[in-house]
Amino acid sequence: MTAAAVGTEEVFRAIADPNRRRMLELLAAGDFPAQELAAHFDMTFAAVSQHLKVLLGAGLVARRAAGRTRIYRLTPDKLLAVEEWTATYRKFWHSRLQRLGKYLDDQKSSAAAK
Amino acid sequence: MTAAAVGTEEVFRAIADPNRRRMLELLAAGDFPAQELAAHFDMTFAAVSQHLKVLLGAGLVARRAAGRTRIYRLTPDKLLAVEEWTATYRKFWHSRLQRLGKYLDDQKSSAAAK
DNA sequence: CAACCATTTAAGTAATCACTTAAATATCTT
DNA sequence: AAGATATTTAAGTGATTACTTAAATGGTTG
Repeated sequence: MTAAAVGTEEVFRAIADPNRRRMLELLAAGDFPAQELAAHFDMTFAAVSQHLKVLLGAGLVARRAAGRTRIYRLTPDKLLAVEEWTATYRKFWHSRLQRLGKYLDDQKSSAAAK
Repeated sequence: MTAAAVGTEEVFRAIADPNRRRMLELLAAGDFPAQELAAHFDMTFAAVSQHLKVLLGAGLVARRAAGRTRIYRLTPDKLLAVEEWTATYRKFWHSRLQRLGKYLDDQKSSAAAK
């Protein structure tokens, strides 16, 4: 088990929700205060805060205080665990994707060995 | 939106459960009758059958009849959507992983363009 | 055909989830 | 200090989830 696999459970759970995935997507464009983030969703501020708490718990975002606002930042390193998980199945993907998949596997393992 | 992105919602949901991920892992080693698969889990046969139904609904496994037994087979193409989703975040991964990530991005996009 | 075997489906339950409103905490402004 | 602002936390609710046992379906074998 790699270091990245620790806490993987929470990561898979966190990304299972489409609203939370959208939050990560928004944060990929830059850091945001909770409020500004919340403006993109059709739910109460409290609900957004709760979703952010889940993402925080999974380690996918970080929070810093700036006065009374909290600024969220994407910290997606743990998504590497998901990518590694899917990589296990690459060898089963079809046709030209299969060739690409195998190639990427080889690249990754040689890079990891470095 | 790519073709693989259709039904992605169910895929993310399906893989959120650790027992279902384990089932996929077992099926990666080869096709299995439901019964044999169930032997690996500490739950009733019915519960395993229900999990398999979720995986079937997500398109991650296929089923074929062989007499009265049902043989399950891994059909993980839809996991490509998950891999593609994580790829969006690769550019944020750190240090030497970041360099690798960027490299893989480039490889993938040139291969996809082919 | 009758009993059996592999599996799915139905029905029910306890736990978890996504959400709401309301209260609590902390900072900023006047 | 008082009131406004930004956020989190608490408490409650309805929906969904993961499971159970029991009944239903359908192929197999004596």
